[in-house]
Amino acid sequence: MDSGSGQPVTLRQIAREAGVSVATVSRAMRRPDAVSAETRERVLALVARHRYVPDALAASFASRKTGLVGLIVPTISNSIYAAFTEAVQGNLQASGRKLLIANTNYSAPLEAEIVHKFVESRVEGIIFTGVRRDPALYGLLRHYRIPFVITWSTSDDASIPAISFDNFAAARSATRALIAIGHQRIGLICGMSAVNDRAEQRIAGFRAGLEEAAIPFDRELVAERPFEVAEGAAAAEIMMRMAQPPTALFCANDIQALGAMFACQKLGLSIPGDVSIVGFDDLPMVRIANPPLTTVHVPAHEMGEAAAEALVSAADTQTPIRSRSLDATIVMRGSHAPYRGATSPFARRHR
Amino acid sequence: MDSGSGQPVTLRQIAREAGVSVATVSRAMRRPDAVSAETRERVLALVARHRYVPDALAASFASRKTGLVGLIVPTISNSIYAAFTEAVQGNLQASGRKLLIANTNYSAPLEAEIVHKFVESRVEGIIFTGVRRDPALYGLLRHYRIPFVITWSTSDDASIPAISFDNFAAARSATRALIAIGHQRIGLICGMSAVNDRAEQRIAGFRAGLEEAAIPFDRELVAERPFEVAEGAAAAEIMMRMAQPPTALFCANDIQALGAMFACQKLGLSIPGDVSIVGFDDLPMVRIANPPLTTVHVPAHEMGEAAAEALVSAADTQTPIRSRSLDATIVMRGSHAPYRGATSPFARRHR
DNA sequence: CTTCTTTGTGTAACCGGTTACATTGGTATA
DNA sequence: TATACCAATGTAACCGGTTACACAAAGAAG
Repeated sequence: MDSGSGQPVTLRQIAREAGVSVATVSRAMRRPDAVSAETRERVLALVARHRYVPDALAASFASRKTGLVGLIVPTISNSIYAAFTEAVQGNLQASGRKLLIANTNYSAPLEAEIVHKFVESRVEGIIFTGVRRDPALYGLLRHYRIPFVITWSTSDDASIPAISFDNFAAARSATRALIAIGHQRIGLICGMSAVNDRAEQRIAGFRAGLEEAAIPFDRELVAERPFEVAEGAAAAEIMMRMAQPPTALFCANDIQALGAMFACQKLGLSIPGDVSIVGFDDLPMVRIANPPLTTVHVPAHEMGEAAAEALVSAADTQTPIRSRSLDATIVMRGSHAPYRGATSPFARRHR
Repeated sequence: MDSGSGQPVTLRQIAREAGVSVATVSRAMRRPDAVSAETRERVLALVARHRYVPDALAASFASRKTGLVGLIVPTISNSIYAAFTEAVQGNLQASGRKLLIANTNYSAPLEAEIVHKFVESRVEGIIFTGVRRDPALYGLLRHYRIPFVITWSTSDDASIPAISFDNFAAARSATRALIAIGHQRIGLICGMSAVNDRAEQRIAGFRAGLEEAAIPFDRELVAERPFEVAEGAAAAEIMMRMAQPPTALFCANDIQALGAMFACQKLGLSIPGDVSIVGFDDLPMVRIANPPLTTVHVPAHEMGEAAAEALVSAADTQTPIRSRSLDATIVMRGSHAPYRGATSPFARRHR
């Protein structure tokens, strides 16, 4: 096994050795039936012998096509984004595109920097998470005619296409479900609305649900925290130790919901006997938990596929992307139950 | 806001408008103090006015430097790889490199294809997961003088540098810990050794631990399964329903360990009272679980940083990478306890 | 007042493919 | 037999930056 010969071989060298032109070598590799069988064999044999691997950079440069698509997610550590990312990746790979993935960690300046880098890389499309950002970024993309699509958040601006589900409606319907079975005092644990428009929309949906039922909104029962199991657990513990603890917890993501479940169980509260918990995302894990979590199913996979598809077809056909709304519906499992007492669960248990 | 002017501006156009040469524009952007303040301002003003974003492709092509590093992981859906990936990403970003991420889904042919694509893209380094693969791939990389480093698995071949921890030793020490507190009948739940050399090494470590204690290896107590919570749960349920169930479960990854915990609790078994469970990875989540999981802490973050750093310095200095071994030690939490009876836990409970 | 540096800028080759267009020879059609 | 067409291949411009080198002007040193 050689440990690195001089410089990598180039197209021209292969062409010279094969006694053909560079165009023929290029064709032999990219459109094999555009050359005669004889020539093709001779060229490909040389390609194999030299382990020639064409320089994709040069090819992209020459053809002015990068085949690159950029994806911006807050983090891949939350496995709901990991699943989404894999769906995008899979779809793009199938159409011969390459995916550039970047994480913002919920930082707007970092996101702006990433968009800039993507433009430098001449990506042929960008998939965003969430809709709220400096309009100048959208302007830059339009200037460079780079199609983009928003995910995880709807958009009321027709010039900003979104392939998503309705966070507001989904959160409201989860809240309604809790209210429908008698809960009046409901805690909300979610991400931080300041840096996360999905969290903002879900909070709004939650408030709307309360309002419909004329339940006053209590700021004490809302915990905005980073997406960590430990944060969900801490928030739940604080709420459940209140003098007037909630009888149900709506967690606007499953990671925190899991934390909340663990915390409640640690406090000796039974779920859903003492406290109902409803999550959001429907991670594979939560259906196995004890009890299986009632949660809002989010079409992460479908959304990723659809977004990739929309971008590819926009790049191919030069037509604008049409917004599309997907379903996010609550799936009833074992972590919710009708409200069953006048006293608070914590007080009841420690009476 | 304009919605896309004609073609993007080029360096030459900026140069013409500013009345300077292309070299000066290039310098004004890349090494600002190589030009006079006056010229710089004039050029940068034009850059801003035109929203000129240099073509990174052309730049890479011209300078023969891509600044690209490739990372190959089985999947990012397992959050231990997500954390690892983020560490790599962060470190690379800091050194001005860009990261190409690809998932193999534990498929060797797919991995070969990815490596080929990375070579086409002229990445300046590749980070692999695991060591076992077709040697021709390593040959190809050496041929193209692309440095690479193995992670998540040690290497006994000096020409294949590894920055990792010892899976075998870690699994053996976890097994020893269980044996030391009296367990003789220990189940193993892990990934599939056929496609995963880490799983293979962990199984070997487990067997070595048993052997030391002269405990016969029972094939029935080993479940090789995909990395899913549900799979861990199913495997645990099968084992715990045996006529002679194990008194302890060693799960070679935390995802399956969580599944196993859920399954055992569903069966009414208490952890660690009726069955001890030890995991592997130390996901953030498991320290919050009930009980907090005793598990092998894996230096995912440190490994990612170190691998990225090693690759960058190898690319910069043209020196080979030195293998490095990191620590993976068991962290004792609440899911293990001394063996406390002659009868099997399941039988005991249902007596 | 030379000569040597330093600073700022310009010129043009170059990176390695792709592809529009030209060319050639052979076969089918009128 | 003349014309049209097609298949196979070659020629060379081109993509948009980077950078080695050349060069001029100004300042420093002798």
